[in-house]
Order: sequence, then structure tokens, then C-alpha cells
Amino acid sequence: MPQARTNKAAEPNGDAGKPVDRRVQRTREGLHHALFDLILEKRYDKITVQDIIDRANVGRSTFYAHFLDKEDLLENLLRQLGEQLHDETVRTTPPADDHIVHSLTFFVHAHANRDFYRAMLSGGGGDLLLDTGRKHFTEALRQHLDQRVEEGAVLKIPTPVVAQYLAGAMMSVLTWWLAQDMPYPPEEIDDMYQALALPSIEALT
Amino acid sequence: MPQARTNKAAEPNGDAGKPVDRRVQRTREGLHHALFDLILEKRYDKITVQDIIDRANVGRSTFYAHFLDKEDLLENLLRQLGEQLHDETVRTTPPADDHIVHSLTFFVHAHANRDFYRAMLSGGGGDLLLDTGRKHFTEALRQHLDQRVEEGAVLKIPTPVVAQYLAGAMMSVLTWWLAQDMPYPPEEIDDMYQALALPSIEALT
DNA sequence: TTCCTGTCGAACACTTTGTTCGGTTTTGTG
DNA sequence: CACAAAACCGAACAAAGTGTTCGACAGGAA
Repeated sequence: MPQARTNKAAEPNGDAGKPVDRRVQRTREGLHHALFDLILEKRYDKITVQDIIDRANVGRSTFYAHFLDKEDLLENLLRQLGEQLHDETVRTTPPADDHIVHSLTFFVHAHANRDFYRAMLSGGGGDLLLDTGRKHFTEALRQHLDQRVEEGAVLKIPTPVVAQYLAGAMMSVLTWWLAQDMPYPPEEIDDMYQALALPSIEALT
Repeated sequence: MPQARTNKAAEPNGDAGKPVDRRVQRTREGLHHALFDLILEKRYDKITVQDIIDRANVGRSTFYAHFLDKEDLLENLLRQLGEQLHDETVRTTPPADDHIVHSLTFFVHAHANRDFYRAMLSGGGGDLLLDTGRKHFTEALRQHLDQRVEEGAVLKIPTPVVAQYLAGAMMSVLTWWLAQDMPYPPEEIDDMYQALALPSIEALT
């Protein structure tokens, strides 16, 4: 078996440059694709392992040789999408920025993958997606805020609270925006978010 | 059967004052209690219908005569807790208030029922609880904002967006606070929330 | 080629779900 | 009290899904 009973994707993976058997790559990608496609077709929580392996044309035992269960596979898939988004952010965002944080990238990414996001959020697997997103965002925010503190600013409110507050607000607006079929373009909804967020931050010092 | 295949609790229930059979009341309460207790003991998503009816000492068929499934029961339970909270809010909150909205009551309620909240949020059923909470909060906010608009204020940002933003931030902070074992008393965390929320609102006009 | 490692797929034991139905008990009411 | 209606019991069931095992096989690396 590729790797038996552990969520190996969770491991830091020391890299070590092992090229990874092609067969492994294929089945992984196949399963990722299968799940992704299926999510666009039916509620996530109604998707069964059988559905996935049928679609991916993969043996049952093979599935369990790679992932612990359906959710493990989803986590993996989300991690991948997350990295994709992260790269995009780095590439797109210019070094200096008058915004607090790259929130626009989130909206753009969500807009680009709107079908997936929506299916995810209304299909019962929303927790994971939102948690992942919130973590990314919180982390970025905390960095930004800590930097300010180092520059001598004194904040009235602990940074974790602020980060959590803003990240939660972000995900909430994002969710709503998607659920309403995106009544505004990404730039516009982001402007609103920024308009709401900035006053709070300025009032902090 | 009491009522066959519909989530009757979802019905507006025109009341009509039918006293409701004692047996029905008992089994309902029993099931509510059972689920509540079980949630304090094990992850919600690991709880089975069998667990519930064993604990409540109720026949299998009886369960399905009252609720569609485990989730339906949970929704019911949450609705009840929600009403409890609502009553508390009405009773506690003085008519005039310098705060935007009764956010403190949320924190107090969460603090009082901290075990349940925490178990819920980390047990896989968090979606429902947060959704319910967010809806309550959003609704209250929207009323508040609409009132302002009627008084002649012009808002730069549509009220639904603002309500969603603030409600999401609220639930996020609440979640974090609970996950961290409530490092501050309810009043203090609420002050922080208000301190973050008020500037946004004032910047709206 | 030669090994090694993944993959196949059928079979299996197990858990959970939701329904059915005849028989029993409890309520509300006259 | 008595009696009909309503609710409950519980065993049995079909159906679906889960996760594991194992011998046979095939594709890839060296």
C-alpha cells in the first residue's frame, strides 16, 4: 500500500524529493477530480465512497489505502485549493497595499470557483471550507497586526480577538454573497467589507 | 402515531390551544433531554438514534413518529434553547440601550451553557447552532438598522451586508472565546466586540 | 528482465437507518 | 367507571454504507 493507515497528507512531509510513483499520482488526482465533480452534482453529505471510486474508476481497497475516509479526501482537496489560492495571492498582490489584507483575492477566488464554493457551503461540508478559509485569513491578519504592534502601536484589544473578529466577518459576508448569487462584483463587495473593517482597525490604537 | 412524516415543529402551529397529550410531551422532553445529555458526553456526529432512544427509554418507532431523524430532533432542541434565550433577552434588556444590540445576552447565555455550546461546536453539529444564532442576531440587527434608515439616515452600505458582517463577526468571536475556555468574563469580551463593531456602524452614515 | 509496489475486486462482518405491524398501555372524555 | 382513541412498544426487516482482508495481477523503476 502507498501509505497505510495515516493521513499522510497531514504529515509535514519532509519532502526529501522522492519522485512518487506515477500510479499514486494518478489515483490521487483521479480521486480528487472525482470528488470535485461529484460535489458539483450532489450534496457533499450524500456522496458515498462508492460514488467516488466509481467515478474515479478506482478499487475500493485502493481508496482506503490512500485516505482514511471521505472527509480525509476532502481535507486534502481543500488543502490543494488553498495552496492554489495562496500562490495566486502572492503573485497578484503588489508589495504595498492600502488595504488591511488581501481580502479581495478571496472574493475573486470564490467568484472564479463559485459553483464549487456554493455547492460546498450548502451541501453540509461547509464547516471545513469555512474553517480552512478562516484560518488562512486569521493568520494573515495576525501577522499584519503584530507588525503594527512592533512598530510601537498599542492596541486596546488583543490581536487574536481582532483577527478572529475580522476573519469571521469576512467569511460571513462571503457566504452571504455567494448564497445571494453574487449581487455585486467581487471588487464591490470587497469595498464594502473594507469599508466596514477599516474603521474598527483605526479605532484600535 | 402523534404526527407522521412531517417536521411538525417547523409548522407555524396555529396554537388553537389543544392541550397536547401528556404522553407526547413526555417522550418529546425525554428525547430532548437524552440528546442534550449525550451531546455533553460524546461528539454529536457519533451519536446514533439508538443511543438516543436507549437513553430516553423510548421505542424506535416512537422516535420516528416524532422526528424525521437525529438532525430534526436537534433542530427542535435548538429552537427551544433559542426561545429560552429570546425570553431572557426580553426580560433582561432594559428598553433603552447604548449598545447596538443585545450582544451581551449571547455571551452570557453561552457562558451559562458553556458545556453544551462547546460540545456542540466541536462535535460536528456546529453549523446548525451557529446558523441559528446568526439568524437571530442578523434579524435583530436588521431591525435596528432599518429603524435608523427610517429616521432619515442614509447608509453607504446595504443593511443586509452590514447585518451579515456584524453577525458573522459576533459568532466568530463567540466561537473563539469558547474554544479558548473563555479567558475573559462575558462582559469583557462583549466590550471588545462592541468596541470593534461600533466604529463600523458610525462610519456608515 | 526482475523485483517491488500499487491496484483490483470480491467477499465479509458490522453498523446504522428508516419502516412496518400486531399487540399493549395510557389518556382524555362522557 | 368505562371505553374508544391515540400513543407507545419492540421485534423484525430491507437497504445502504463502512472499513478490512487477501490472493491475483499489472505497471513502473532500475
